[in-house]
Amino acid sequence: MPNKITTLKEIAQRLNFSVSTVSRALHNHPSIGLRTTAQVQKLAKELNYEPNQSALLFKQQKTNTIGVILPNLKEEFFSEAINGIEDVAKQNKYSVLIGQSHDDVEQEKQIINAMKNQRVDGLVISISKHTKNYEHLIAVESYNIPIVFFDRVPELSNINKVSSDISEGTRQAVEFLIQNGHKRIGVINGPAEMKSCMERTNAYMEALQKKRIKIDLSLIATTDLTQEKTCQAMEELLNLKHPPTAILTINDYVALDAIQYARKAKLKINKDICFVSYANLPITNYVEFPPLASVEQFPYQQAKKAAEIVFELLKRQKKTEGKPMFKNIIIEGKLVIHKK
Amino acid sequence: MPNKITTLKEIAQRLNFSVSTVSRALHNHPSIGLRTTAQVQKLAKELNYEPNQSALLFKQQKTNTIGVILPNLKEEFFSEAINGIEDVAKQNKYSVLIGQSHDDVEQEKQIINAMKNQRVDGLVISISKHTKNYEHLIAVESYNIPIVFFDRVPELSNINKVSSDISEGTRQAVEFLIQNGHKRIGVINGPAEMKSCMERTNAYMEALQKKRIKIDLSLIATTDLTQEKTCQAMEELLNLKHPPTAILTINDYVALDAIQYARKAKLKINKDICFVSYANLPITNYVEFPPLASVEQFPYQQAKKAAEIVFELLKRQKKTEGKPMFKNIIIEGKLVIHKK
DNA sequence: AATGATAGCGCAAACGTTTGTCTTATTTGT
DNA sequence: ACAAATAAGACAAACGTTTGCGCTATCATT
Repeated sequence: MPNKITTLKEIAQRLNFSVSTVSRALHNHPSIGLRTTAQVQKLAKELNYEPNQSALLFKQQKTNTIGVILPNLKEEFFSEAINGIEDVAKQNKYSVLIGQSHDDVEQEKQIINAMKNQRVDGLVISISKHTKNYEHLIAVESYNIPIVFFDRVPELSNINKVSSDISEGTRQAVEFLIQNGHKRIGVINGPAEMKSCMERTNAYMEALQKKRIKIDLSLIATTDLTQEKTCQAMEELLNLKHPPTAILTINDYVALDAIQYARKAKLKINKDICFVSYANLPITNYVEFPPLASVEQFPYQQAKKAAEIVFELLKRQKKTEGKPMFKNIIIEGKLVIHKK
Repeated sequence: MPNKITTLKEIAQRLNFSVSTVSRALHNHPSIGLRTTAQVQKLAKELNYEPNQSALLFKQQKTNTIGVILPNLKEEFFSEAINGIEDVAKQNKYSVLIGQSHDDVEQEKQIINAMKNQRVDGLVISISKHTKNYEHLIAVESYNIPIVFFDRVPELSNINKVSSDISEGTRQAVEFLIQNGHKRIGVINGPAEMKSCMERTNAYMEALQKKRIKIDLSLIATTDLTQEKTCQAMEELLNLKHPPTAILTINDYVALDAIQYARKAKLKINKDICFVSYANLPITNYVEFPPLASVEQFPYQQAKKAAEIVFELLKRQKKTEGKPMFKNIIIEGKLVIHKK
C-alpha cells in the first residue's frame, strides 16, 4: 500500500486543468471560478493533498526553520527554554532545529556551519561556556541569517541579545531575609569572572546598605560549583565568630550541597539557618529541605523573547528596512518564595 | 556587507562554463578536464560555495532529516535519548527534528502531520501516555516514511520497536534486597495498563517465589505518579500489620516522594526502610537520601538503537528489497547499586 | 454591430541542482 | 588523408510550486 504522495500535477491531470489553476484554486484566488475552485478543493481533500514543503521552501528560498544552539538539553534551564522557542515558532508556523554544543567550541562551530548550510532562516543561541571568539557567529549574520543570543551572551554591543539581570532579584532576596529578622546574611558566590556573580555581590551590598546593615566581607565565600568547594565555603562561613543565619547560594545545586553540609553540622534548616538560591529548579520540589526561596531567571521567557526578536528581524529584512536593530533585553530575576 | 550566497550559476558565469560542467567538476566527474576541475574547485573555495540544501533536498525528494517525537524534553530520560539519536544521525549526515507531544494525543497528531509534510525521511517516536489509537502513526508509514518506536511503544507486532524489559532488572532488585536481609518487600507501582508495570509485578512475584518467600498482595500499592497518590500508597503500606522493610518504586520521582513521606513518619532511611527505584536519574545524586539502587533503562542505548533501525530501513527502501522488516528489540534493564 | 471590459483559465519562467544525451573538437588508427 | 574513437564540455529536462502575463470567450455598453 505505498500511498503515492499527491502533487498539483496529479490533481490537474485528473481534472483537466492546468497546474497553475489548481494552485490558485487551492489558494482561493479570485480569478478562478467558483465551480472550478470547489472541484479542485474537493479532489485535493480526497487525495489528501499536502503541499510539498521542500518544493515550497526551495522556491521561496527560505526554510521556515529556526535553529537553536545551546550547551545542553539536559539542564532543565535549557529544555525549558526550548519550550519558549517552540511556542513562538509554532505561532509563526516555523520548525525548530536543535543543536547541542555540549559546551565545546568546536562542536558549536560545526553546528553553526551545518545550520547555515541547511539555510535556517534565523538562529537563537546560548553560547558555550568557553566561547571567547565570536567570529563564527558573526559570519552567519553576513548571510542574512538573523541571530539572537540568550542567557549566555557575548559581550558585544552590536548584536541582539536577551539575558537576565539578577540584581533586582538579589535585592529582593536580601530584603526578604532582613524582613524575616536576619541580620547576618552570607553569600556563596561563583567565580568573580562571571558577570552574574558580580551582579550578585553588588546587589547584595547595596541592599544591605540601604537597610543600614554593615557589610562584612568575611560573609562572602565562593565556590567553583563542585560539592567539595561548596562544603569548604560552608565551613568558612560556619566557623566565623558570628556565623550567618541565612545564606544566598549561587544556584540550587550548590544550595542542596550547602544544606546537606549544614544538616551534618547539626543545624536546623529554616530555624538555625536559612537558604535562598537562584534558578529555582524543579529538583527542589523533591528534597526535604529546599531553600526558602529562589531568584527565578525565567528561561522560558528569555528564550521566548529571543525567538520573538528573531521573527521581528525576519519581518524587517523582508521589508528591507535600512537601519539595523540591536536589542539588548534584560529580564529581571525575581524572588520566588517557596510555598511550604 | 550582505554576503551573497554562491550558486553554481554564479561560478559558471564567472568562468564561462555551463552549470553542469561546474557541478560535475565539483564532484570530480571523469569527463571534465583536469584544468577545468581545478579552476572550478579553486573558485568555489574562494567564494565559499556550499550546495543549497533545499535545492538538493527538493531534487532528491528527501530531506536528510529524521523526526523525533517524544512526550517531554524535560524528563532526563528523553533528553538523554535525544543524544543517542543525534549521534546516529550525525554519523549518517542527517539532521534531527524534535517535537514534544507533552503527552497530548492531539499535539502528537499535529506534530506527526507536520513532520509528514516536512517530508522527514524517517521517524523515531516514543508515544504519549494516552495514545491508544495508532492510526495516525501507521498512516505515516504508508507514505514510505519508516517509523520506529522506542520506550513507550504500541502493542502491535507489525512494527519496529525498541523497548526495555524491566523484568530482569526487577528480579535483580528483589534478589539484591533479599540478600540484604529483607523479607517483606513492597512495591509502589504505576497504573496496571502500562506494560512495564505488569512486567514489574510479574517479575517481582517470580523473584519472590524463586526465593521461597510468600507473596503478600497487600504489599503492592499503586500510584498515578502524583505526589498525592504516592503518599497515599505509602500510607497504605506503612499501616500494614507487617509493613515492608524495603520498597520498589516505579521511578525516581516517586521514590523521592515516598522517601520524604517515610522520613516524616520518623523512619530512618536505609535502616528502617530501604528504597530501590527505576530510571536512575541524576537528580538522585543531589538528594540526601537517594534510593539504595535503581533499575537503569538505558535511554541513550534504546534511542540509538531505534535510530539505527530507521537508517537500516532507509537503506532497504532504496534497494527496494521486498520483504518488510519488523524488529522488536528489547533492552534489558539492569540494577545499578548506588555508591554511598 | 463594433468596441471595451471582464471573468476564467493556461503558459512559462523561476528557484539550484543533478544527470542523460548531444555536440564539437581533438586524437588515434590505418 | 580519412574514418573512427575519444575527450571535454554544453544543452535540457526534471523535481513541485508560485506568479506575472497573455489568451480567449462571454457579456455589457454604445
